[in-house]
Amino acid sequence: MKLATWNVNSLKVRLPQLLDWLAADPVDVVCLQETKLTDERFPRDALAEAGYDAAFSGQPTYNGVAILTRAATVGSPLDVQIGNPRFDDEQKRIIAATVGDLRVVCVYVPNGQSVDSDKYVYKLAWLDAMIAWLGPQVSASSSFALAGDFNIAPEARDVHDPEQWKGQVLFTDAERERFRQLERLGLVDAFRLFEQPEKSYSWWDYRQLAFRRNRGLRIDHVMVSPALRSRVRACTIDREMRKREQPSDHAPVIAEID
DNA sequence: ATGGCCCGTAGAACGGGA
Repeated sequence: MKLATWNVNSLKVRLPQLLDWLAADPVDVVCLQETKLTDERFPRDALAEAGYDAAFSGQPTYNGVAILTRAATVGSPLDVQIGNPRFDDEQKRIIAATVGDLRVVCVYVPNGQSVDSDKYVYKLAWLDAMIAWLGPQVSASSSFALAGDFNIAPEARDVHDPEQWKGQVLFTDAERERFRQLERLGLVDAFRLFEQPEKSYSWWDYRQLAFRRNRGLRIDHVMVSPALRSRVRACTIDREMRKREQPSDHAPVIAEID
């Protein structure tokens, strides 16, 4: 089976691309971020027609997350949980579901804007609460995946210009330390289980021809528990999606799991 | 040195993204 995460930057705009992408090479579990849709406007029918069930949690204008499952292969998302019970948050950034024997947590981590912003303080507190909430789940769960837009580039090689980004939001020591804490829970970055091309990124700014110049960041991740790690056969970034007309600024990350 | 794009909500610019 395949599990993917993709920040679509508006599901309304990206729905045709999503359907086209799923029709061409079906992914069994899809974690979406920045749907930017209220639940009433979620395109549940169009996805059902394409063979996907969905669990979703949205709001107007900002944020919004969803987990899609290919009904014929993995069934429906079960035991759906919205948000982190340990963190009161109006922003819709977390949805979790059980798919087959796999527990999947889909996250849209706050961006943080800049280190001197209140949003950065919120980001770090949000991450601390997420780590505290996930800890017991990782140890108790046999196959567990944390997938989403982490808004953290974990290492220098995940940044096109580490000098330029040094101390900048998405690449500060404090954010990267939160990523290390997730690793200490036992989660591993599935992408780094395999040999990868140099300068592999998952996000490129819309401006300055950043994609063409490959000036990007790798901030979208699939992290897996020890039990799941042994079942992961590959992890790739689908750069082709970023080449399309009217692309999201993020490319999907896809893990292949036995 | 600055901002350069895209999206949603508006119904003009602006907040937010990263």
